[in-house]
Amino acid sequence: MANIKETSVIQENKSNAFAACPVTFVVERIGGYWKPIILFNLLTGTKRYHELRKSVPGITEKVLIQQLKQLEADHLVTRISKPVVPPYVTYELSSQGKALRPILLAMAEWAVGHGGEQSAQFEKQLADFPGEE
Amino acid sequence: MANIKETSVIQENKSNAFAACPVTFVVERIGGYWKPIILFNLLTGTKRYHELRKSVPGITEKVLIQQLKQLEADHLVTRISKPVVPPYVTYELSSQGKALRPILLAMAEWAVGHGGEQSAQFEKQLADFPGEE
DNA sequence: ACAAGTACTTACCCAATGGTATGTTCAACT
DNA sequence: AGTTGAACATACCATTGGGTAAGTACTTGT
Repeated sequence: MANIKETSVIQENKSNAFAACPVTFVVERIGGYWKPIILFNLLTGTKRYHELRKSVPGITEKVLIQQLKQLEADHLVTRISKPVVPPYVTYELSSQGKALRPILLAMAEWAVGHGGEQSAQFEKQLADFPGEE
Repeated sequence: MANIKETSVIQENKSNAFAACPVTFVVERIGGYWKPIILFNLLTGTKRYHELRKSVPGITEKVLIQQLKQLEADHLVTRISKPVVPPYVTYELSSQGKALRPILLAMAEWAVGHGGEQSAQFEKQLADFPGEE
């Protein structure tokens, strides 16, 4: 988990919700704006840092690294670093991470059905939805 | 959507990501800590305000109302108010909201498989997963 | 010497979400 | 008159998420 003040009321309230609900268990791990799209992009397979940065429009380096660290801490993503210079680092979904695919797929399916004017675009992406069937 | 400063850089960065990804389209609507658990609780059917408040441990009134307003604005939740006193208000999933069930179910399934010591508890809740099959 | 490539880190500040306390409305009840 | 019930609203503050700018490390190339 991220570095959060553990004694804050906000965290306590969230802990109460957390204990009760499988949905919240997942949201604690993949929630927020950027994690789902990062995970989605990693469904296509291993990516180097700069590949990932390019495939997630609008994300800053700081936030990308931050999110990747959190995903790694939760064992959803595996970071592999070669001992070379320039640095050579790749990120890939762990087995736990890959198991998230049905969630992301369900999301994409919902987007196709309810995306309004973007549905056609989403439908194309659904046809080529990355990762194993 | 919530009342957000529309010209901020944060929003602009998120807009860039938004245009590209069905997953992000969904996260824009059900993202954050509290929305998924609220939606999950509404899967069981129509609920009055105080019922909802009780079924989401740790949420403050302010946040609950705020989140419900956002969910209503995105047409995922329907709020029905009777013209009586004391006030009598119910919330239920719209058809769009009900269509989110597979996402929440996929989450619960993932939690069962990866919830560690809580998996047994989650499995019980999965067996009784609310809403239509 | 300087620039480039790669993958980060840190400091400071702003944006967004969430918490606490107080208040509103109106009818019914004590 | 004061209290209760139900569903909120508002003001102000706290916490968390995100952005910008500058920097780090080390090798290689110009």
